[in-house]
Amino acid sequence: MSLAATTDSFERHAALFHALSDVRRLRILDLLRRGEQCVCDLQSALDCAQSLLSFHLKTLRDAGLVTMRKDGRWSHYALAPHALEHAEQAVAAFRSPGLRGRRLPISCCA
Amino acid sequence: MSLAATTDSFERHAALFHALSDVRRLRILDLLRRGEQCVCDLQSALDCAQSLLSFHLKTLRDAGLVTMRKDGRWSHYALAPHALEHAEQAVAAFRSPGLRGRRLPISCCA
DNA sequence: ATCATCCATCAAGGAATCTCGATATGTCCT
DNA sequence: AGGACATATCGAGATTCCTTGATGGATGAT
Repeated sequence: MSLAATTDSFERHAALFHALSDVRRLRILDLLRRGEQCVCDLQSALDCAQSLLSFHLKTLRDAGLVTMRKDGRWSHYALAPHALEHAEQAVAAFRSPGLRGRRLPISCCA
Repeated sequence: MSLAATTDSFERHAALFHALSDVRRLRILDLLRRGEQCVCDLQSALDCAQSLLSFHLKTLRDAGLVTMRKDGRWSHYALAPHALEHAEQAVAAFRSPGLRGRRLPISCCA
């Protein structure tokens, strides 16, 4: 069985990559690299409708990429501690195995 | 400027992650880990309509994740040599910088 | 030349996703 | 209590994406 083989893991990985597949969400993650930020900061940096930002933050939360901390009326978002390391491993799971083992064409119709 | 900061790079990264955000495409990449394969092999492994497979292969090609080699009436697909390494770097670009530098809350509204 | 095979592409329908405006919830201030 | 503010959620329209079935081009076999 390959590293990434179960149907479940394909679905989990696809969902993770989907969360990363939107420009606005990537901008949010990039802003969070500097540290925890509240929604109002993100909103002024992104210049977009408040409900839209909230939608994308929920998407990132559901994917496990960010965490939220409520403080009074403010919500603070931050990168989830190891989420991006996991995402890197998810990518790595699809790299071809090392040069050991057969790597040459195994086609039926060469 | 952050590692991942230009609008262009956000768009390129989002497009790359989008190509990885579909279960069928991940299964194709997983099959290709064993080496180059022709479309008929992929089709029997995936058990899906031929035009659908072709659509997903085109998506992977457009994202630079796979390469195609034509041989007579057959097309052979393989993982693009460094595509997944690039994808890993694309993920890494969004990790928070090291513990050096300010990482604590910098919110306006703490 | 004719026919079968492999594959890419097209058009159309359906499903998922994004975006916006409006509303709801909870918090702070007076 | 009442009002202002921060944020989440909902409904509807717009957009993008996936899926299917049909068509067409290229290749090889007879």
